[in-house]
Amino acid sequence: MERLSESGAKLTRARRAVLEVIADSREHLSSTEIVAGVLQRAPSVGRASVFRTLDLLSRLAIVRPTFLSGRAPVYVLMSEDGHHAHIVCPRCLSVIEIDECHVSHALSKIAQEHDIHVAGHLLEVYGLCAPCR
Amino acid sequence: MERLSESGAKLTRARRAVLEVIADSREHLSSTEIVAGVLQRAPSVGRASVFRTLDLLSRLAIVRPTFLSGRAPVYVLMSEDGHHAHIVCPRCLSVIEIDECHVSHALSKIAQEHDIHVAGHLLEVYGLCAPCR
DNA sequence: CCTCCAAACGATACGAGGTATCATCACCTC
DNA sequence: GAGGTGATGATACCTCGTATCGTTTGGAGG
Repeated sequence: MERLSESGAKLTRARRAVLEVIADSREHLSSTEIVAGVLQRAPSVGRASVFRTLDLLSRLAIVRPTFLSGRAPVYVLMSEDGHHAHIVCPRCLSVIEIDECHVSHALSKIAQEHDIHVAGHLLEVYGLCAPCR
Repeated sequence: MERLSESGAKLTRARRAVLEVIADSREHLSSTEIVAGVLQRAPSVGRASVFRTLDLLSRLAIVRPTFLSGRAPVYVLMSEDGHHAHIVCPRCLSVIEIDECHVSHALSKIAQEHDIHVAGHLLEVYGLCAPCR
């Protein structure tokens, strides 16, 4: 929310609703689910604004679309510092969130080698989970 | 190609064509571009087969769809051992491929903590590239 | 090399997800 | 509080991806 206004974007009812829906559910939501959630919370908000907001949030690295299962992408909420990590099991397609992903050292090396100011990252790990083995 | 047949899948003309198009261009291709490329290389291959193949390759972790720019996802060719990493500049949306991503230590930690057999990973780093600063 | 059949195919119609348009509205600065 | 501009809501549209279904074909077993 702060990140949004800091970027110079207006803090409108539609954007507030989208952010609330995403933040409230600590799950990965598809755009369809987000549209439904927003409709429930603020019925007057239009479809298009939800997509526009998702696009804005993606560009601000507050959220990141990724393919986990199904046809449509799913939006992952990045942490305060723009980072996120999870494990995807290719068999059951379940997702395990990772809090501590241990890549900061690797990131600083990459930043140095490629002359980049790292603003965030997404780490996806693929591997069979225990139940699927 | 070997990875495909090893999985038990048949090595058909359609699949060969899709793999060749992806491997030939060392770029990230959208599905539309892949359809076009396949059409050029093997005009008799149908649209649906391209999508079916992309789906198969994704499930085998030979390829991974990700959102880099534009509306449609883009397919990233994973390395032999199922890994891939790149840097995305949020301003100019350019992508820098990373060969050595230094995360193997982090991955083994994650594998241990979450009881997973890691089969691959995707690391996306977000940050302004030198020209954009 | 031939046969067989499940797996994959090509064509096409369909549907969901996302976007362009445009007149109207409401944040936010002053 | 008023003004201007960025954002909105409604809707029509279009693109990407999928389901369907009869036909073909890769490749294992003889």
